[in-house]
Amino acid sequence: MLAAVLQIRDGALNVLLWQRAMEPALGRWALPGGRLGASEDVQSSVSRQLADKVDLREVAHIEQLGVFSAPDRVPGRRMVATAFLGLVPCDADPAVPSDTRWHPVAALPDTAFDHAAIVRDAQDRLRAKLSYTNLGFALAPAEFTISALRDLYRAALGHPVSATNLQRVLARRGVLVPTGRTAASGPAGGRPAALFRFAEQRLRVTDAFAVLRPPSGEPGLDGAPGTRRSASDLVHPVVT
Amino acid sequence: MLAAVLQIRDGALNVLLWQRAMEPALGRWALPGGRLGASEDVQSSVSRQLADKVDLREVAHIEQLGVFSAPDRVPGRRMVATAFLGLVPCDADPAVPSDTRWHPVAALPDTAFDHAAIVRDAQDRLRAKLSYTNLGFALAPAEFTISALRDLYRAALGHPVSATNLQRVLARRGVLVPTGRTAASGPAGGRPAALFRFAEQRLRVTDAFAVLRPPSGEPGLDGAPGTRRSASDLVHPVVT
DNA sequence: TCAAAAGTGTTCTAGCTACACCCATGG
DNA sequence: CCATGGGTGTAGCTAGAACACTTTTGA
Repeated sequence: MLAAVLQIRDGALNVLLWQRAMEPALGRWALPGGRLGASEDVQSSVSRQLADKVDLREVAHIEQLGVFSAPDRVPGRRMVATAFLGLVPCDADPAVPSDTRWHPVAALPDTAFDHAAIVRDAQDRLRAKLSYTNLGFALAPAEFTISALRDLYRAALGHPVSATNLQRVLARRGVLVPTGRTAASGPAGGRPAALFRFAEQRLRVTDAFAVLRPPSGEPGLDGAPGTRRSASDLVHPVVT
Repeated sequence: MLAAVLQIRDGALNVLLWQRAMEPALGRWALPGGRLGASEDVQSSVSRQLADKVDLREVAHIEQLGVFSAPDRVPGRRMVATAFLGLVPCDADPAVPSDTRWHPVAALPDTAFDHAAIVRDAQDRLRAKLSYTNLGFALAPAEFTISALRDLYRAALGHPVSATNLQRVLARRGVLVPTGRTAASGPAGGRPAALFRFAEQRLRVTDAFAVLRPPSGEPGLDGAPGTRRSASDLVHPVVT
């Protein structure tokens, strides 16, 4: 049970790591996690661990990444880990313990075991889902300007994003709603920016898949709701 | 460790189920699976189980679906299962043991535990990936006509598929290659169909994501290979 | 010559990107 | 009045759906 908790800080994507105080891998940085309790499922467990161990309660979204199970991934004893992606809004500043710290994913320190691969998977998942879901809600504050949002997307995606087009794409999909209010101008002047919020705070697949879709207005053979991209999509046949 | 192995049979998507001979859920139909060995990862383990227990070796693709861990999912004792999707080409006719049988996923019998939900997840995953990857290779025989392929897609997707457009979409993406040969005409005549094969027999994401993509020809900020949809994409926050 | 099945050519459209241009504010 | 940042209008592009039409076979 491991969590790659991501947050945008200072314009870059960061991950929360904890410095190991025990062998194996003493002193190296590792993802927070713990063991599954008897009366909880993996998702509740990981949320609980984050609250208990690193005092992190502002996780806006959490989802499974997959099971990492190479027999030798942890030297010494067999450890099978279920990895999660967690996202924290950029305006949250949780007081984490002294042995944990945020690290830019672009410049990870010396990490324990296969945790660097897990972080890479988490980043890939985030990038993919930002494109076809409303997942931005989990990175953004409750209210924000389009350019602030653009900066978050840029940091998460790793490439320039046009505020103009971001606005329109998200608006067309019904993901963003205007609050009617505006932010104050900056010190150098400039038109005050309108404030927006996300319409929902739960993951929704917003971009129905254009490819091989059922004939327009068709019910489908089995009454299924058409071939929209489901909220489940994954798995890297890679690391295991 | 459970596998939802899917195959198209008689124009419908089927799943391999095994009838339980023990309590709990005696007599109900369940997904094949078993326990993880000490020196294998989950993926090798599930492949091994399929070969050992149901003599199934023709699995063309296998991938993780996720971890199912509701504390009460199996009455009696705590069971956490890692579920997999497996695909068998439609021309394989593996000799499965007498207590296992293929069942249409559209009309599942009385299934044990949460296995019906796992089958639903497997079907969703298959439908999604057929659209944006070359995953068809795992359902199709080595060589096939476009209309045979169309029938496979229709069965898997659950809605009508146009052979014309299927051809063009897959050809443009470089997924299909013509073999140069043709199939014989049917008894009622008709033009003989050209035979094709899949260019690759490994999963590849073919449909680079159109949305929020980096500005054309841009390298990206961190040297990452652009925001293509990664081969990892999933997880239903639903069942766990 | 006709029916059946395969394959091609062409039009239409959704959903983006790109970019020029207009708006509101502070100094 | 001008620099600065926000917002809109619009053209163009790409990938795929829809559908009419042509091709190749067997009877």
